[in-house]
Order: sequence, then C-alpha cells, then structure tokens
Amino acid sequence: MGSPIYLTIVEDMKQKINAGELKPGDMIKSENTLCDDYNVSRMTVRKSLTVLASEGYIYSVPGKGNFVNEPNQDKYILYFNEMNSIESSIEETELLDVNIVKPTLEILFNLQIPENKRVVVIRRIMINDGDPVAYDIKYIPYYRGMPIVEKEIHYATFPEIVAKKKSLFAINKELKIRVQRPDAEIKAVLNIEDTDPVMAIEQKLLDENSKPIGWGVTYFIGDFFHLQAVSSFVDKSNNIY
Amino acid sequence: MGSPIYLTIVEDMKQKINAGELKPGDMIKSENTLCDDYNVSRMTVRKSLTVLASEGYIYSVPGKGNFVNEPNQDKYILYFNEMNSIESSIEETELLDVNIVKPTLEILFNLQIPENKRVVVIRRIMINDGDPVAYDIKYIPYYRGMPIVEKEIHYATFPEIVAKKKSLFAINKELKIRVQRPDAEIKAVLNIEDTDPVMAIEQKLLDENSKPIGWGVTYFIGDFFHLQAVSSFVDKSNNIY
DNA sequence: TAGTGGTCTAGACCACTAG
DNA sequence: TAGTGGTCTAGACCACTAG
Repeated sequence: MGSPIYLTIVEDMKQKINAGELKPGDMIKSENTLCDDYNVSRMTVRKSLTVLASEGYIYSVPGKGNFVNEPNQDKYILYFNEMNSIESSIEETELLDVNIVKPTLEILFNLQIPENKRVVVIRRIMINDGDPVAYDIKYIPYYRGMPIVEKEIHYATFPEIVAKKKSLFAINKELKIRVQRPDAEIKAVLNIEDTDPVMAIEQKLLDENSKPIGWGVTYFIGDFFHLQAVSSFVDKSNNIY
Repeated sequence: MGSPIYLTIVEDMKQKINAGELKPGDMIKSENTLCDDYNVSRMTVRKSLTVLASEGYIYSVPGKGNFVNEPNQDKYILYFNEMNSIESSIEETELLDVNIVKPTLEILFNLQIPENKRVVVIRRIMINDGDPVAYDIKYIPYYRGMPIVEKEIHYATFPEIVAKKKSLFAINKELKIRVQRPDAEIKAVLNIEDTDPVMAIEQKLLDENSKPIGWGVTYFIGDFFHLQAVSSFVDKSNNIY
C-alpha cells in the first residue's frame, strides 16, 4: 500500500532473521536472486540491504555475498548531559570560581599538554531545592587572549563552553562512569557524609584529530542521580512509517 | 582516486558543516542543484545525502529540502555486559541458588505479570581473585515445564539465559544505572562496609512487542567497576576506507 | 571464468510544498 | 504551477572471489 517495496523486503528479511530461519553467519541470497524473487530492480534490492546493514542485521563481503550478522548484545544508546541527568532537572547553578592554574600530573595526562602550559579551571555546583546535588570541575587548555565570560559559563554544558566558535559536530566525547567514596573536598562542597556514595562522571572532549580540548569530572550525589540506556537494536523501522 | 564520487561529496558537505559554513537549520542545496555542481546523477547525490543523514548531519523534509541537523550532543554509545564491565574480567561465577517464588510488588511491576504468576529467581556472585565483586539477581516469569539447567546459567549473560531458543535479534534491553548504599543483604553477600559504595545496574529485557521477559539487578562493588561511553558522532566514514 | 557486491547513469512517476 | 525529495527501473562497468 503506502509502504514502498524496499521496506516490505526489509521486513521480510527481518522476519526470517528473527524467526531463526536465517542464522548469524549464514549467507543470504545474492542480490540478483533477490531481484528475481521479488521481481524488482537491483537498486531496490540494494536499498533494502542498505537498511538491513545500517540496523546491524547483515553485512556484506564484496565478491562473496551478504551475511547475517552476530547480534551485538552489549551495545546501548546512552543519553547524558551534566545538566539533566538528575532525577529532577537542575534549577540553579552556582559558579564557584574560574582560575588559571599550573596543571597537575593528572590534568597533563588527560589533556595531553606540555608541562609549561596553563589550564583554565571552572568549578560549579548544581543546586536542586536549595541543596547542592552535584559538583563539577572542568579543565580547558588556556591560550593567550582566551575570553572567559563568567555569565556564559554558568548554565552551559561542557561542549558549549569549549566549543565557543567551533562547530559542535566536530567534537568527539568520551565518558567514564564510576562510583566513589566522597573525599574531603567533595564532602565539604556537597555537604554529605562518608556513607553517601557519589557517582563520578569524567568527560573528555576531543577535536576532529582526537586531540583533547577539555577534561572534567562531575560528582553527583547518588540519591539524585541515575542514567538510562537502551539497546541499540530497537527496530528503527518504526521511525520510518 | 580509489575514493568513490559519493564519498568525496560526503566529505565536502561535512567540511562545510564542521567549518560552520552550513549551520544547523540551514537548508542545503537541492538535489538537482548538487547534481549540476558535482556533475553527477541524482542517485549519486542521494547516496551521499543518505550517508550524511545516517550519521546525523542532515535530515530531509519531503517537498521542501534537506536541512542541517542540530548536533545531538547528549547521545553516547555504551557497551555493557554484566560479565565484563569489571576492571579485570570475571574469573569465576558462583551460582547461589535458583528458586521459583511468589513475586513481590516490585517484580510484578517490572515484569508486568499477573499476581498469581510465579517467577524464577537466579542469584549469582561474580568472583575475582577469590573475592566477590558483584552480586547478581535475575527474575524470569516461570511457565510450566520450563527447563532450568544450572550448568547453563552459570556463566551466561542475561539475554543468553532468557533467549534460549529465541533469536537474540528480537530482544530489546533497557539499563538503569545508579549508585546506592549497600543494604544488609548486599553487605553480607559482597562482604563490604557501609562506606563502600555500590553500583546498581538494572537490566530489563523486552520481546519484540515490548513485553518484559526478564528483569534483574547487578550490584557491583565500586572499586571494581567502571563504564565507558563514546559520543555517537565519531566520523563513521573512517570505517568505510 | 562465472558470480558477487560496489558504483554510477539517465531516465521516470509520485506526493508534497508553497507561492 | 514549479520545485522538492521518495521510489523505482534497466541498464553499465568495475574489482574481487573462488573454482
């Protein structure tokens, strides 16, 4: 009906794979055979195979054929943003201070900069219902004449702070997610006890050449924090109809 | 040279977007105009646009044109597997017990089953260097004649346990990641103190109709646990060359 | 050498948008 | 009504695989 031919082929192949009729590693019919089976042109068959490949169902080996993929069980989509991963979103941010400092070894390592380079340190507290819920520290390599406008830093996420001019498309990011006992500094800033667990999320920003352009950690009080992720194998065809 | 025409168009458009020449929301040239610009057929231009769209750079509005997307800052790819998210991978698993029980309210809610239904509870401990590092509890709706082979459960991940026959392609998964103070049970099983923070990861498995087919939580001792995620905007064209 | 997937062309018809 | 993207065709030539 409204559904184009290439999508009915996609659904047909998915059904065969989901039912186990085609198993991981199996070679599927050749493109020309599929043309005959469905009575369509090769470009239409190839469109279907492109969709199946983009959703991870199949892969192709030039000269040989198309094969059913191993389902990637361990892959998830995660949404994170230091400003909205709190149970109820952040109402207020307090900018503690912005300083230009000599980097520690840890900072040198994470930003991959020479020893003599200075870094900008931005410290913020996220506040919810009047109480601190997260403590945020960010390090950015400092260059002469770098504009530091405190107002702009207040509510900005890390990529927004670093990528003032640069297109956000060009920034790659890495997250490290871990639990930790609060140290003295964190206990003081967040006003918590030894038994209050803290979620530490490290963010590293990289430019298009994988050079670090920013590094930082956000410490969330456990009670206010959780992350959600979904398997990346949800049937994306739902978005097409 | 070896690089096909459609990829040089892709790189060209990416460069324009990364440089800010084309900004989010901007309409790009029409497909026919691009055909003239690059002196190629429309199918080749469309192949390029398909690649750009699949990588999130652009989207199309039929009847109007193609537009530059807002970069999705918050989207990450996360890899998780209760068996290998430990600093050093798990050497040993101890199956504490497998029982068939009356579900609690929490289990009823998460598995979306009627009150009179029974559930299988599987409790395991992950062991590293002789010490427990994680405590794992899984709930699966029980049906008459369900085979429960303890040997098969020992080292299997959750999807493997639930999806005995079913294709792994058909399973969707949801993760909830949170920090918590260890309760009495967790302290006893993992042999830890009140000040030892625990990472709790909830896993929910859903079939193709979004019906829950399994639910569980794994409690990791903080010291042995971390997750890593990368932004999903890494230039996938690297995989093509 | 026959078969495979990868790229590309020059057309066609369609529904939709917006003046 | 002119322009847009969406689908589809029937061809072509290519590099690569494997007997």
